[in-house]
Amino acid sequence: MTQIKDQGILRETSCSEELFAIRDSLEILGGKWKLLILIYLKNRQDQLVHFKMIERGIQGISAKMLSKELKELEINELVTRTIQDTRPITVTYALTDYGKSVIPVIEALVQWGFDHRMMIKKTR
Amino acid sequence: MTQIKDQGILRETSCSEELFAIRDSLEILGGKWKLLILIYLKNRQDQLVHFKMIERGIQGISAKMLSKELKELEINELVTRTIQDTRPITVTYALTDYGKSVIPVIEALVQWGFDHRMMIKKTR
DNA sequence: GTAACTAGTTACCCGGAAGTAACTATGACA
DNA sequence: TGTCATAGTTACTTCCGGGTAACTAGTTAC
Repeated sequence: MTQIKDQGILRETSCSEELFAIRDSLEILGGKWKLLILIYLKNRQDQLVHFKMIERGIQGISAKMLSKELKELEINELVTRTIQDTRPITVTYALTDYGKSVIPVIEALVQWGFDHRMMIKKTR
Repeated sequence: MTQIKDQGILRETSCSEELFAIRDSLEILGGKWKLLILIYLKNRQDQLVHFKMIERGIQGISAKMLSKELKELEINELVTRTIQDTRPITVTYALTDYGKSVIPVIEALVQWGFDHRMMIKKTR
């Protein structure tokens, strides 16, 4: 089984615990766009990120999907939505501290996806 | 951006590289069952794992889906399928070395899913 | 001969995820 | 007054991931 940190203490998970944990992760991070949005926000933590910026930055996403996914990320407290008192009014999105906890997951997936591409290049 | 290992050397990814990498990962590891199957195999690397064992071990999965997902995992060289010369003939599945490279991804997702559950427990 | 085991395959169906396009509301600018 | 921008919403539609159930095929045990 996998070693996890449980309140700072290393312990082994049980098999069903792992299956539940993965199911939880997939429920919240799954789907076509959520991880892409989180990456986008992660890479611009120094900027004010507007709705339209994300829409333009993630190729293929529609306003409808972006709106829906951002709402769900906000509900799960991974992202904050802030209305800026500008003219015209703008809205900015940012990772919460909790949202930043997803970064190791993203990094693992990015590394694996990158390795996979290298592997395919070599063997074909 | 994320630091990745590129042929053993640390370097920074570009933003679009990250998006491509994640898309690759999700294409191969995405869906409802693939990661669960990989976990199942990871936790039984010392045993001969038969089709029916997985079917029984992962609650909710149907023979059709299991068959389909295993085929795709085999095509992507994450899993091997071995026909055993027994009576009746049995088939065993195992992680390839390449399949084992997914373990860090699984561990990251398990840890996050576990943390998420703890977080919800605390705040509600 | 028939029931039960292995390891699947096939046909059919459904719901929800996602796409498209049009629309709203507010304000700025010219 | 009309056009463009931001930040979405709504209605309609399509697609396919996944579920169910029945079926194949080889072997063994009763």
